[in-house]
Amino acid sequence: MSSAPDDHSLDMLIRKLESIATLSDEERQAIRSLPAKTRVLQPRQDIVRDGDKPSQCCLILDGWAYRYKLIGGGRRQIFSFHVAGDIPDLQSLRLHTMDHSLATLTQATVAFLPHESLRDLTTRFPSLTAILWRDTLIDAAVFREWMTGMGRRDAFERIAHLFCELYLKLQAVGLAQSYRCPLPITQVDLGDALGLSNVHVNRVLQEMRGRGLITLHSGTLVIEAWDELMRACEFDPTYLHLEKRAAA
Amino acid sequence: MSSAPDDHSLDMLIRKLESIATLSDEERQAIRSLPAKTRVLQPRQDIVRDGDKPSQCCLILDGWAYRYKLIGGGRRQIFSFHVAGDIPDLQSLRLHTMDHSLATLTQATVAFLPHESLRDLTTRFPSLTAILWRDTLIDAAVFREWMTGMGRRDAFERIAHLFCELYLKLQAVGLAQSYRCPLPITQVDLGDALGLSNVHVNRVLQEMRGRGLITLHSGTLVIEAWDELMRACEFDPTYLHLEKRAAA
DNA sequence: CGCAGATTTGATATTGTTCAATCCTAGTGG
DNA sequence: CCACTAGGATTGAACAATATCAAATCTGCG
Repeated sequence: MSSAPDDHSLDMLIRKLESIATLSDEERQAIRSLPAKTRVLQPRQDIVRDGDKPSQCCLILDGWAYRYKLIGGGRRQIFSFHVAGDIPDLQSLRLHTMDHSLATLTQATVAFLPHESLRDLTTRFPSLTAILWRDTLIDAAVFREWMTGMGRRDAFERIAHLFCELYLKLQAVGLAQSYRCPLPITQVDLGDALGLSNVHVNRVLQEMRGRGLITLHSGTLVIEAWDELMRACEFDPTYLHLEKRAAA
Repeated sequence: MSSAPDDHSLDMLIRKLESIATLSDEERQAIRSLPAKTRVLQPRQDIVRDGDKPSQCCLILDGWAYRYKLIGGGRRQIFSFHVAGDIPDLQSLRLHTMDHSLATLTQATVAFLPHESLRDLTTRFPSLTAILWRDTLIDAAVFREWMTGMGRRDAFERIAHLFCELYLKLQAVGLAQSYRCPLPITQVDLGDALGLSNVHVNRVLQEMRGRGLITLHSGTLVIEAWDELMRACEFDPTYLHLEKRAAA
């Protein structure tokens, strides 16, 4: 359950941070020395809940997680999807009350990082503070892009845009290549993420398949026509602020 | 154009930060000593544009600003509205390329804070880094709430929710009281912020007036029935993370 | 084989959009 | 003091995108 000093679970975090910034050896070492309690969680299990006041952050080591909020009438809004290397609740380091929930999507391995250790890390390495801050700012940039989708893009564009985004995010940390990536997200989830009904998501996916843009089954997405898909939703990856810009 | 050492334009920033955190005398003093070039801008004037790489941040001293992004087909998404004390483009300190634009809504007085000075400030005062980080995290929390609105709330709830939010934000920095606040936002702007057409915004506003919930004219919003308005949109101010929680 | 969860389909209902006027109001110049 | 103007607000009618509901159908798995 506790990480041995020589396992490399924190390398996922390093890889992620290196996709959005540059790390020095010293910084890498400092991250590796973070204490982390590792745990395997079942699918669809809450990690932190709306209203909680957590004293640790959750680093995803394997599998997928998502953030969401429930409102009246059984409605749900999903804010983000997360994969290995992400710390989806990093904001809890500075916002003490959760205003939404975090849960696993698939079975997942996660590491818990005590706030205390993270605060200590930021005290000793202001340059790491800057990088973690940057990470949360990119998080916000992605929110803005989703807002643009829900406010001003139609269903087709929204879904296409999300696919482009997820592919690049996965590719940036080595979890995707050749326009193929895991996508263990149900159509209901997609709807709740994009402000659509599952029925409509289904119909749009069929259209995307019919136009030869994507293949999607058994949890694998293949983007068959990247350029056309990108053009169809006016995708511009600037907002991901990736250090090593991925293929366009 | 340059601020004299004894004018108090930076007090707006102090007041804002004190609405979300606690400042020490030393920190207040450090903020006051920031160099700031003050300028008066006309309404509807861009301050920073999508794609820019700014070397300064913009502090609003008076008037309103908003952040937005233009996409194809003349569509526009507004992400936020800002008032005195806000630094709407604080994220540019860590994200070097703007992925959206910032503009004045009304005539506005703004102060430009060089990135260099802000970085220097954060180096000397890690506790201020924490507070500025927190501010950007609250920004993101508001985005999440707007996402929830656009994804899962109907037009009435969205508008009501925005009114509750703006009132509390203004009240927190002393710009509103007695359920009355300035609201120099056109119906077109409201639509572009909430993912609605101006026509529909207009109709919903009429309904809100008809139900005796609000009064809105000549740029002034009066919330006539706070409790009912809040209930109608399930407003919960937690996400604003205000230090001194406002009246509920 | 037989669920349980996920996807797909069809029919119908709604919410909100679009387009095109018209009205209103504060500010302007005479 | 008033006609004039421009931006904003309001209205009506037709339309479109998407939701809802309910019933199959499919798929991986024990």
